[in-house]
Amino acid sequence: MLSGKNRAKTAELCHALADETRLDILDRLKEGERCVYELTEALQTGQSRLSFHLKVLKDAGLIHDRSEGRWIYYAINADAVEELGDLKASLKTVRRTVRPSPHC
Amino acid sequence: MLSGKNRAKTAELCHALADETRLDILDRLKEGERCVYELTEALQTGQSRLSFHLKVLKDAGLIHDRSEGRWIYYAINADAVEELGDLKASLKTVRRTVRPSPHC
DNA sequence: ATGATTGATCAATAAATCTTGATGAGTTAT
DNA sequence: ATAACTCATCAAGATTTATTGATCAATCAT
Repeated sequence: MLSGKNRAKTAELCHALADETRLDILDRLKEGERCVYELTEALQTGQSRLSFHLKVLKDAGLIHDRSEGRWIYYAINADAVEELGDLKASLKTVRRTVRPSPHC
Repeated sequence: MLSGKNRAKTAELCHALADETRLDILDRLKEGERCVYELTEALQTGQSRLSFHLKVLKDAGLIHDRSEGRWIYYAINADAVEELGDLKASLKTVRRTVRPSPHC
């Protein structure tokens, strides 16, 4: 999870989560899908600013959207959330080390 | 986890994980504690660059250090890794919504 | 004591990210 | 057809982060 080509993907996922506005958005989306307009009301912020952050979350795979008429509804992607579990698991994996103690 | 004063802490944690170099460092530390010199060798990069990233990881609480003679050994903080689990759990918590479907 | 080694920190620059306001495309109402 | 509304995208500027090289303190070896 941490190594190879997955490392870039992991970094992108974490980067998307590394912003208070985006965590705020996710917090709202936990209650169900929301359109951008609702989010601007809830977060009391500008539309283009929200669009920017929604794109970051979407690119990272954390959310997906569904358009209906003139609205676009965003919702959390459960699969991406699972990846956080993988990351945690990966960080907890303590390998048997060939060399028990370092020798600097 | 996502809300209130914890949100800043969560963002800091994720920001620390949002960089390939830092994920690389953690990957090495999974094998056990390492001093900065060993890491410069392993990652083939400059000392000040590593010190910078180690500080980011340490400030986020992901690693801790222990100095011994002229060496400083860094190691992963298991507790911080657990917080990733909390974040995942928090994102998975789907609240019972008062309003079943949004009305934009 | 002198010199070499480890590693933090600082200053300067480079690069990435975020914010804001403007514009435009698509949708709905009149 | 015109006007209002939702939302993405773009450009410009501001703010953060990251990189590099230099310096300094502490430790160890001779």
